[in-house]
Amino acid sequence: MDRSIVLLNISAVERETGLSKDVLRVWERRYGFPKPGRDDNTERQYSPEQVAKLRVIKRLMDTGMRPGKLMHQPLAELNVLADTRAGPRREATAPVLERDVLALVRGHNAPALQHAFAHLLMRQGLQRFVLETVATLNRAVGEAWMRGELQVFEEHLYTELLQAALRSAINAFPRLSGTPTVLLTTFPGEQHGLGLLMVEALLVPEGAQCISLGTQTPLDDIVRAALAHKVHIVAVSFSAAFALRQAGDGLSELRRHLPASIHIWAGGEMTRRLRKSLPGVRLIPDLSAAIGALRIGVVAQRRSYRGRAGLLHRGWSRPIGSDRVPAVGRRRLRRGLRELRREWRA
Amino acid sequence: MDRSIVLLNISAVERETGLSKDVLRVWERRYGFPKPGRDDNTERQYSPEQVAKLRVIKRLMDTGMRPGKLMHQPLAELNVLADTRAGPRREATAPVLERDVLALVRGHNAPALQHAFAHLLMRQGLQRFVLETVATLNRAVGEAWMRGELQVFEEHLYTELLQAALRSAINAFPRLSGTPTVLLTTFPGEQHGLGLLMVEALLVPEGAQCISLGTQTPLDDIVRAALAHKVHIVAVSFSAAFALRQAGDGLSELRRHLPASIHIWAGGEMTRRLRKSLPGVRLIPDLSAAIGALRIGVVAQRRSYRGRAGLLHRGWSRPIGSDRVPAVGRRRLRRGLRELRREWRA
DNA sequence: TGCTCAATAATGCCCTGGACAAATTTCTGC
DNA sequence: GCAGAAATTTGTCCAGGGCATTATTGAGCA
Repeated sequence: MDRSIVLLNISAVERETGLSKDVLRVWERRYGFPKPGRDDNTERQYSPEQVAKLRVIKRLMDTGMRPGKLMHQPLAELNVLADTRAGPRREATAPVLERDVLALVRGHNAPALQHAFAHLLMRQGLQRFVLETVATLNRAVGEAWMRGELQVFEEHLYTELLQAALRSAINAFPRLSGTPTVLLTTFPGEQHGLGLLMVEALLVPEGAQCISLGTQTPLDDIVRAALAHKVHIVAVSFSAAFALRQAGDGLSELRRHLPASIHIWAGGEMTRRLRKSLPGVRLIPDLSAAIGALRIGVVAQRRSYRGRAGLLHRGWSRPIGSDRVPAVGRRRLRRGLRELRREWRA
Repeated sequence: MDRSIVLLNISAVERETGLSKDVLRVWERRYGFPKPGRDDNTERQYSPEQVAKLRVIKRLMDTGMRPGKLMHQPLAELNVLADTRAGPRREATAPVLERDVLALVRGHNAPALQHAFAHLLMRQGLQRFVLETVATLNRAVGEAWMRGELQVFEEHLYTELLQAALRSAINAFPRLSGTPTVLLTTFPGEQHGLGLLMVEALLVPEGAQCISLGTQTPLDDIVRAALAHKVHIVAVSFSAAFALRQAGDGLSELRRHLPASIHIWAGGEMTRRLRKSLPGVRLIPDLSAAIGALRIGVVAQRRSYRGRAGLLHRGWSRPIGSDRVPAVGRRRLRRGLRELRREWRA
C-alpha cells in the first residue's frame, strides 16, 4: 500500500515536531531513540508511531522535563506523565462548557462551534470571554490533544474559528488614538499568534491602541517599529515550545536597544519556565497575572505563578488551580490602565 | 557597541532568510558567498549586509532564478534584476492607489491604512477588492520591499491590517451550509495564510462553505479533515518561497489518498513555477486564473481526471502583464460556481 | 534552422562523527 | 541543610563527503 504518506523523512519530522534535524540525529546516537528505518539510500524514515512519541516528548519537554528521562518510556507511560503533569482535573469548575465545546470540535461541527464562540462572546463580553472562557478552553484543548483525543486538524479548526471570533470582535471596536500604545508581536521562530490576539482583546476595550505586527518580527524590526509608532509598551508573546535561551537573549537585546521609557512585556506559556529575571522586562506568565502587571508599581516578581506549568503549548492560559478571575479582574484591569495612562501622560 | 543585534548566527540567518543551515554552509564552500566572520568559538557570524543580500537572492530564486548566477552580483545589480523581473510597471492601471497605500505604510499610519482598507472594501465589495485591489497592492508591496523601500515591520503591519480587514468582511457573511464545501489550508512549512484568506473572500460571497484550517496542516490531517467534513474541494495555497519538490510530492500524496470525487486545487505564487503537470490537481496560478478555472475547470477536470486523460493543466497561467479581471471576471465566477453546485448536487 | 534526447553541470539535502558551551544535577565539605 | 565545585546532560555548530534530482548544454537528425 501507500506507505509514503506514513513514513517521514527527517525534514518532515523536523517540521511536524519542531525538533531540529541535529537534535533528531543526536538523540538517535545518544539514546537510541528515535531509531528510524532507512530507505534505499540509507536515509532515515520515521514511522508515525515514532513521530507521535516524539511529539509527546516535545510537549513534555516544553513543560520543563528533560529528554534523558523521557526517551525510553513507552508511549503509555508518557501519557500518564502528561496527565499527572496536567494537575488535578477540576471536574466541578466549568466542565460542562469544556465538554460541550470539545464535543463540537470532535464532531467537526464548524458552524455550531463558530456559533458557540459568538454566543459566549456576546454574553460575556470580550474581556471576560478571553479571561475565563478562552483560557480555560485552550487548556482543555491542549490536554485533550495530549491524551490523543484530538486530531491535529481538529485543533487547527478550533484555533482558526477562535481567532476569527476574536478578530472580528476586536475589529468591532473603533481604533482609538488613545494611550497607551502597545506594539504586539512575536520573535522570529514563534508562529503562534493566538496569544497576541488574546492580549489585544483585553487591551482594546480599555481604549489602548494596539498595533499588531503579527508573528515573527525580526528583533531590529521590533525596535524600528516601536520607535516609528512611538509606542509605550512592546509586548512579546511566547508559546511553551519557544527556546528559553533564545527568548532570554532576545529580550535582553530588545531591552538594550529600546529607550528605557518604552516598557517591555513578555507573556505566554514559556515565560513560566524562565529562571533568570530579566531587568527591565515585565514577565506576564498568564493573563490573570497580566491584569496585575498592568498596575505600575506591582511589577517585578510574580514568582507565585511559576509554581505549576500548564500543558497548553501555545497562547496564554491560567495556572491550573486559580480559576476565578472574573469581575474583580476586570475592575483591576481598568484601574491598571487608568494608572498607566496617567503615567504616560506625564 | 552592541554588535550582538547586528551579527547573526547561522540559526538566526536560517530563520530570517528561509535558507537552511546546510544551504548556507554549502554556498559558502561552493561559491564563497556568504562568507561570514567567525566568533571566538569559530562559529559563523553573519553581517546584516550579508543577510540583506541573502534575502534578495532568496526572493529572486523564488521567481525561478538560480543561485550560481546571483551569488557574485553586487546588491545593486540584484536590485536591478529584481526590477526587470517584476515586469513592466503598469503606470496607467492604478498607480495612484498603490502610491497612496504605500505612502500610508511607509508613514506608519496604521489607523489611516485600516481605514483605507475598510473604505476600499466597502466601495468595491469583497470580491472586487480582492481581485483588483489586494492582488495589485500585494505585488506593489513585494516589489517595494525588494527595492529596499520597505522595512520588514512595515510589510508586517500591511499584512496584518489587510488580514484583519478581510477576516472581518468574511465574517460578516452568514456561514451557509451550502455547496460546494471547500477545505482551505497550507502544507507544513508554508506559513503564509493571506492566500487562504483571499480565496475564502472570493468563495464565501458566492455561498460556498469554506472551512479554513489555517496554515501548516500535516498531510494526513488534511485527508482526515477532508473526509470528516465531507468537503467537495481541498484548496491548498503556496507562497513563492515554497519548495517546488515538496509541493509536487505532497500534492501527489494528497491525490493518492483522497477519493477521486474530491477535487484538489493548488494555488499561489509558487504554482507558476511548477513544470510537471499533476494529474487530478487543478493549478490556480493566480486569482484571475482561478476565475477561469472555476468555469472551464469543472468540465476539464471531469474529463481529465475521471477519465485520466491528463490534459489541459497548463495554459492557465497568464503572462505577468495581463492583470485585468474586472466585472467580466465576476460574472464568470458566479457562473462557474453555479455549474459547480449543479454538478455536486447530482 | 529547429527539435529530441543524452551527457554534463548545478543544486539541495542527507550523512557521519567530532567538539564545545551552557544548563542542570550531583557531590563534597562545612 | 547549604554553598560551591565537579560531573553530566543537552543543544547546536562544524567539516566535508555522497547522492538524487533538476537544469543546461550539446549532438545528432529532420
